[in-house]
Formats: sequence, C-alpha cells, structure tokens
Amino acid sequence: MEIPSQYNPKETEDKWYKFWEEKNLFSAKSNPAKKPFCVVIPPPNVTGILHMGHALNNTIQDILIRYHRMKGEEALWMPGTDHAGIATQNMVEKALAKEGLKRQDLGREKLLERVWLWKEQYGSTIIHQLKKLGASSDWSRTRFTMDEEYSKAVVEVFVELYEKDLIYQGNYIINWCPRCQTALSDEEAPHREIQGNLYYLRYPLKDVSQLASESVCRLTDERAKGLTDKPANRQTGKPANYIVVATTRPETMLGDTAVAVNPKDKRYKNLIGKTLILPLVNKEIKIIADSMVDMKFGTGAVKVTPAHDPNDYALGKKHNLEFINVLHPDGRMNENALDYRDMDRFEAREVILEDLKEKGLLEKVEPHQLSAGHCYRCHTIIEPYLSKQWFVKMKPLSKPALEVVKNGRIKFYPKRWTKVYLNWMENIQDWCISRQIWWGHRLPVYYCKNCMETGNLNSKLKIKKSPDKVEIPIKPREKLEDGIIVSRTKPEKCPYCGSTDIYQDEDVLDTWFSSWLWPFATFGWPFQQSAISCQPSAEDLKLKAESRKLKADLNYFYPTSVLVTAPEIIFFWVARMIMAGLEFMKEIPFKDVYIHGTVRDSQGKKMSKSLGNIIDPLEIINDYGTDALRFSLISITTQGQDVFLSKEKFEQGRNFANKIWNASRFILMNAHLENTPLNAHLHLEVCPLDANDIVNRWILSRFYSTLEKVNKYLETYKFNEAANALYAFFWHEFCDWYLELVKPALVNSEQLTAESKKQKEQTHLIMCEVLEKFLRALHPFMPFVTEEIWQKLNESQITNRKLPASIMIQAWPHTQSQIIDKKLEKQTQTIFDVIKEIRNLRGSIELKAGQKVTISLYPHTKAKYKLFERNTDLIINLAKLEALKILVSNARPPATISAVITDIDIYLHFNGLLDITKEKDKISKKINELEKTKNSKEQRMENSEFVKKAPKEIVEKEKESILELKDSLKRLEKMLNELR
RNA sequence: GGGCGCAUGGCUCAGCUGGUUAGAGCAUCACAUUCACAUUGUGGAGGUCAUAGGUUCGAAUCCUAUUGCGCCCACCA
Repeated sequence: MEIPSQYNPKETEDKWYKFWEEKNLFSAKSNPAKKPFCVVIPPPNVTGILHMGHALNNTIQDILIRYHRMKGEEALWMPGTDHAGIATQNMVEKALAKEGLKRQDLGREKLLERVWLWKEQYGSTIIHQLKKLGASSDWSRTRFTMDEEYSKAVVEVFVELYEKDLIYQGNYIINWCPRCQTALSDEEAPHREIQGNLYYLRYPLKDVSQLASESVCRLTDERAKGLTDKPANRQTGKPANYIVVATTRPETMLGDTAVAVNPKDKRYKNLIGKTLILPLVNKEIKIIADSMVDMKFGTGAVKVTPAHDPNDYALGKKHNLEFINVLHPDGRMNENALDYRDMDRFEAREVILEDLKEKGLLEKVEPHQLSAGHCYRCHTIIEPYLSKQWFVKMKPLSKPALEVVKNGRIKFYPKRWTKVYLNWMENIQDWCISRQIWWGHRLPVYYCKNCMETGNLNSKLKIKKSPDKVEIPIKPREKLEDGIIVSRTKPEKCPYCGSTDIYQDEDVLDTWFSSWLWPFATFGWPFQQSAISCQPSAEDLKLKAESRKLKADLNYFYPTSVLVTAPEIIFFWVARMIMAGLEFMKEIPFKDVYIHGTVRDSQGKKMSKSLGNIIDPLEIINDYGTDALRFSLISITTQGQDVFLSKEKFEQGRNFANKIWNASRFILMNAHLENTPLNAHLHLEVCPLDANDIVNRWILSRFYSTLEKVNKYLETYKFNEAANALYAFFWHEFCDWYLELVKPALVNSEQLTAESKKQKEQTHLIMCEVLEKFLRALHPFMPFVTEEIWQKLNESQITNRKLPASIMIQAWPHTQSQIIDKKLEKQTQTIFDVIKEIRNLRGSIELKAGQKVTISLYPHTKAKYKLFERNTDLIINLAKLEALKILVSNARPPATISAVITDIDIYLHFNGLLDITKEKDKISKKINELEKTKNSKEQRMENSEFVKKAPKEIVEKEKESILELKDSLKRLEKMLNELR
C-alpha cells in the first residue's frame, strides 16, 4: 500500500464529507427503539460568516452528536439560520449606500426584496462553512427563522400571549438607537463606560424674593470657586437667586419640566414648590420633592426630563409632569428644541453650553465617568426615548423558568452560570419587542382606520379569525386603544365597525422574539391547522402527513438534550427559550446548558473585525486542516474558561493528525491486516489476562483506562480532558512505547520459533485492534483523519468486510474494566524506567551513535529479577544494548566496572568508561533529593497527630515509602563509595 | 454599587470531591537521521503554586482579607 509520509487534509476532508452526506448518515428521525439525543444549533446570522466562536461552538456540538450517535442513540442536530433583523438590514443598507441609496428611497417592499435577494445570495455561506468544519447536522431539516412555517409559530405566540394578556402596547422610555432608528430591548443596549462630563447648570428662581436659603447660596458659592465663569454673588455674599443642577446630558434641559430635590434635604426645604425659569426656554418649572433623589450626588437637585430619562419618566408619571420630547428619531433636535432645532444632539450640547456660559448659567464642568447604553449592532450611544412600543410582561413567564433551574431540572455547566441566570430572571424587566425596521416578522397587529379616527369601540365586539371564518370572542381590554385587532391572519373587515379600511402595524418583532421558539418551532410547531374542507386535496393530505411526522419528531426529541452556547447569549436567548418552552410546550426546552468560553486573541481581547485580531477558521482549515482546528480548539478549552488563541496553537492539532497518520502508516505497511477483523473483540482470545505478554496486555490495559476516562469526561462536558487523554495515550504510550516495543518483532524477518510466531500474530491483532478502537474514540474530535485511516484499515480486510460503511456509524468502544490491570501497568513502568536510565547513561558517557554496550542489572527483589529476565529482549532493543545481564542482587558488582544508578531501586552496571566525577555528582544530587523527601516524610511520621488522625492507608503508604527511600539511599551511598 | 472569573516554570495553561518527589504544550539547550513520522525521537535545564492570615495531622487545592488583571449586571442625574 502506497501511503504518503505526510497527512494531507485537503485530499480527505471534502471527499469524506461528501460521502457522509450521500450516505445520509446525518439524518435522524423519531425512532422509539432508540434513545433520542438532540441538540439544536444556536442559529447563526443568515448573512454571517464563520468565526472562531462559531468554530468552537459547533465543534463542541458535533463532538456531542457524533459521540451519542456512535453510542447508538438517535442523534439529531437541528441546523438553521437566524434572520437577524437589524444586523441583516444594516448590511443590506450598507450595500445600498454604495449605490447612493437609502432604504427610504426604495420603500419597504423593494427593500425587503433586496434583503431576500441578499439572503439567497449569501444565506448559504455559513452553512457551507459549517460543513467545512465537519458538522454532522441533519441538513434536510435546515430551518430559517423567516420561513413561512416558522413565521406561523411567531404569529401564534404573539397572538397567544396577547390573548393571555401578556403583551401590551404603551408609551414608555425605551432604548432608542438614533442610527438604526429603532427601539431596542435592554439586552440589546449594553452599558459601556464612557468618559463624559458632569455639567453644573444654574436655573434662576422666578421670584427674586424667593431666595434660596443661606445654606444653598453658600454651597453654590463654594462650588463657584475656581471656575472660569463669573460667580454670581461671590463678592456680595448675598444669597443666590438660582439653584444648581448637575447633568451629563445638558441638551436634554430643553425638555425639563421640573427640578427635584429630596424632601429631607435641609438645603432645599424652603424651596419646594417654588418656581424656576428654565434657561434658554424661558419656561416656568416647579421644584418638586421626591425621596428618589440622592442628596449626596451632584448638588442634590436634579433636573427632570420625563421624556428622556427612565428615572425622570417615573418622576413625571408620579408628579403629573409634562413630557416634552426634544429629539427627532435620528438624534437631531426637534421642533421643541427651539433655536437648536435640527442640530445633532451632540452639536446641540456644545451650543447650549456656550449659550448658558454666556448668560453666566454654566457654573462648572467636571470630568465624569458614566456608563451609557450602546447599540449592540452599531455601537452608537443610545438615547432613552419616549415612544409607543409593544412589550411582553415577563414576570409571569419568569416564575416557572426560575423554578426549573432552581430545582435542577435544567442544569448549567459550569455551575456558576446558574447564579447569573437566576439573578437576571429574578430582576427581569418587561421586554420591548417592537422594532422600527423592515426586515423581520411584522407584528400581527391591525388597525381599523375608521375606529382609530372615530374612537369607536365597543368592548363586546368580536374578532374574526380567518380563513375559516370562525368567530372567537376577544376580551375587553380597556387600556388598549380603539380599533386594534390582533389576529393570526389579516382580517378582511373590522370586527368593530365592519370597515374594510384596515392596515397592519408597520413595526417588526425583535429577532429574539422568533429565536426563543427555536427548540420547538424548528419541528413545525404549531403545525398545520387542520383544514375544515370536506374534500381535502392531495396537497392538503401531503401537508397533513408532513405535519404528523413533525409532530412525532417533536414528541420524540423534545425536550432536547443539551444546548451549547456562549455566555453573552444567556439572557438574549437561553433564558427566553426556557420561558417560551415552559409557556407553550409546558415542558423545558433542554436538560443541560453547556456554556463555553469566549474566544479571545492572545492578548485576551475579544476577536472582532474592528480590532483586526481575527483568526479566520477557514484560513486555519486551509493551512492546518479541519481536524487540527477542531482538536486544538477543544484541547485548549477548559470548561467555561475563555479561550486565548494564537495561530501557533493549531500546530499541535496538525502535528497530532500527522502522528496518527504515520503511526497508522507504519501499521498498515507492516501488520497482517487480512486476518484481523475490525470491530471484533479478539484480545481476550489471543491475549488472555494471564498471558506472558506484558507489552500487549499493557497497551490494552492503558487503552481501556483511557477509554474510561474519555467516557467520564465526555459525560461531564470536559472536552479538553477527553481530548488530552486521547492525545497522551496515543502519542506517548501507543507510539512512543508500544510501537517501539513491538517494532522489532514485526519487522524482523528472521526465522521464527513457533512461539515467537504465535507471539507475532498476537501482536498484529492487538495492535490493529487498539488502533481501530482508538480511531473510533477519537472520531468525534477528528472526524476526517479517523475516517480516512479507518477506511484504509477496512480496505485491507479480507475476512470481515460486511462492516457498515463509515467509522461515524461504528459503535462507540465498550469499556472492558476487567482488562485494566494497574499492577501490570506499574511493572511495565518499571521496565520503561530501566530503559530510560540506560538511555540516560548512554548520553552521559557520550557514546557514539550505534555503539553497543553491555549492561548488568542487579535487581534486589525476586519479582523484579523475574520481570527483567522475562523482558530482556525488550530492554536490549529499546536501549540499544549489546547484551543485558540480569544478576542476583547480592552478587557484588566487580569493582573495576563503573556503575550508575536509577530512580528506581535497581543496580545497574555498565562495561564502558564513565566520567566518574560526573556520575558522582549525579548520585550525590539524587541522594540529596531523596534525603529531603525522606526527612519530610519521617517528620510526618513522628507527628503523633498524623498517625492518629490520618486514614490508615495513607499512613501505611507513608511508611512503605520511607522504607523504600531508605533502601534506595543505602544503595546509592554504597555505589558512591564503589565509584571511588 | 453588586456579582463572577483568573493569578502555578520564559509563554499558554492542566491539576475535579485537600494526602504527587506539582504536570502538559510551546519556547530553550544537548544529542540522535539509511528507522511510520523533523509536522520526528531521546534526554536536560527551568516552579518558595500572587500576598497575608486561618482551618487541618496535612493546603497549589478549603475559608477570610489584600493586591493585580479580565468579564457581567445595575435607573447615580
């Protein structure tokens, strides 16, 4: 068999991926004979391109899916993409901008056409990239959140929630992005620290006779010190005729309708209820008292702008203040801003400050760190903005969602995220779900123009539910305005007045309002409403059958098994899915939530395009191969810890793939594969537990030890541990020791005795079996290289070729705990130690390459004597010896021969020249080391508390260890003497 | 202001419920090449486990405080 000496991922990956797809190996369907295992993908943005976060996220999911599939479960990985409202629309708008067009130039319909076109063009990019990654999703089920079917679920949920009185419309302060010109939810407007200023503004009192108290004027005077501005009463010392307020957004003062102070604040007590003249606007505003005001901050007096600040909004409601909006939706000042009209908000700020300064009304400016909301899509500073939006009442939904996590029905891995989740859920706020963009699910809300105009409402009226024209009553809801119709389909005429002049709400829903249904809407929920038609058409029947199938799948796979995602998405998505699942399915959406870390660059910075620190997974795949990408990513991802990446990290994965390749190459070229059926359990027959075949028994024991660990780690989501266990086993045990040990026997073409012939056969079998089982255990991590080699093994089969076509549908190796033999492993380790020591010795005397020497061993126990005697050949081969003599321990080494010592308690003599000083140093160093350990252990034993309180086996172990140390020391010292 | 995470050899990190002579990968140094693999092999050097207390017979591991770094949440104008 011709096999190149380097693994070439490019030649294998696409080939096998195509093969898997053609054989339909990714598909899964409801199958009561098997245990279901299901993962739904966190749908990437439809216009997204694969980044390292995706690579990590999807590799983990693929490992889980492949592992469970091999374990014989019906493993479904549900794929799909998210329409990503704002993000996608922004993208298309950007493209339009290049043509010099704005969305308004096109209009809604045309823009949506463009977005769909865009989606057609780029929507499958991310899917192709996931395939490059080796993702074994059931692509036949690929869903998109704007699919017709999926959209039905969104509408259904909106209507249901509305009918349950969990959705309402209202005027509230929301996060407004002036650039995207839409409302955002709190989660979409994360706060970032920015360096700003605290501006102290003077608001004059209307009536000079209503002077501020002395304490206030003293306060203001003091604050006036050191200011550029001319302080009002500095020389005179007369009481000030103004009050000072502090603000970070001076431009909002145009919308002020009060100034608030704390009723307990002595400084302002006599001013409560007095009137101020709002500067620049020249309007009268009152001084009101509210305990919400923090006396310690600023001057203790706060300007109240009910239309532009959530706190002020609350004050405004409470004290019946006027709400004055001073901003256009695009962030420019509006007509209420008088002279500042049409200026940008930040420009207006500067001009207003100038004008105030001129009038002597700007007292001072202090640098001030503040945190402001930023749009999570375009990073513009958001504006708290009063507008009419739609909200979901979250409290009722959160209750059961808290419960299922508290009682452990849903578990977070790592555990600490539980607290984060609970904390958010306990303090949950209503969710603003309407967005003023065009790309998304339009609200199923309709208005009757006639009713809206005439205010005609009769709460006893009914709403029509087309197309089957079944009338269902709606509850009267006094807080809603006249003429609102919430319906699954567009009503033909107004149920209130019969008018046909009906139009739909312009807004679309928050993207997450569709994503939160993902775990069940992807299965087709709420399913085709059975048509009332008496004579169903063929099309109807087909739909019905399809619907039944989907229903069965939902039944079978829901609740899904585990959700794999990143921490930043817990609130956006995870929490909301739990609420939606419980509300609409009456069941949790998944049992486990595995939260992996964020991928960062080697400086710890989040990877982002703007920082230019992206490592492109596709580039890594191109340079190192997919398996290398996957393996390296996984092996450095400790549970829940952020991942720090640099390109070099992928070399480890590439090297590992190559190592596997070459070890397999060696086996394929040297072993007799025709008689070694894959997927069989031969080891017990050919290598019984009592066989005098330490090497084969050892590698089997080590393999099954490793397998047990891998199982344990995979079950507990410790992917890096599992990957590293496989790595260490294969490289450092299977290749470094096992293959080296068996190599001479395999390659040796000399005439063999019957026994050694048998031994050789045995080795062939074990070697292949271990390799093949190892490949299977590694397959979820490195699907391509394992498949490639497995297929080569399969090809060389003669006896048993009825195997399933791919390693990915082989059974996961069964554990064989009876084969694990710790005592044997220890014995083998002793042999390895001797070999290492002899190699060391060769190094220390600077033997020429290939120069052969003879070594004498003086083991001081019978067991070891036997062990070495039986494995003389191994030692000779690996230590490259001329000959090895095993002598009884009390046979005194000839004084003329130089001696070296090992870590273990074995005397070792050597027939060459040694640098005596060097050897003596080495021995002395060792003696010191052991002496130190011995002393500390002895001290421990002298401590009566230790002997009394520590567990017996620990004490015993210590005792034994001291004896051994003493023994070793004795021999070392003797040797040191003999070297003189 | 609250919460969380992280500080272990030059770098990046493992070390799970306390008992090791504290491990790995990379980097480094020495040696090795007609050998499955230089994307290799063998060996060496390199650590008072951030600091200070405490619990314990015993602490890198548990507790408390401190320092530094990072992240998340919150309506201080």
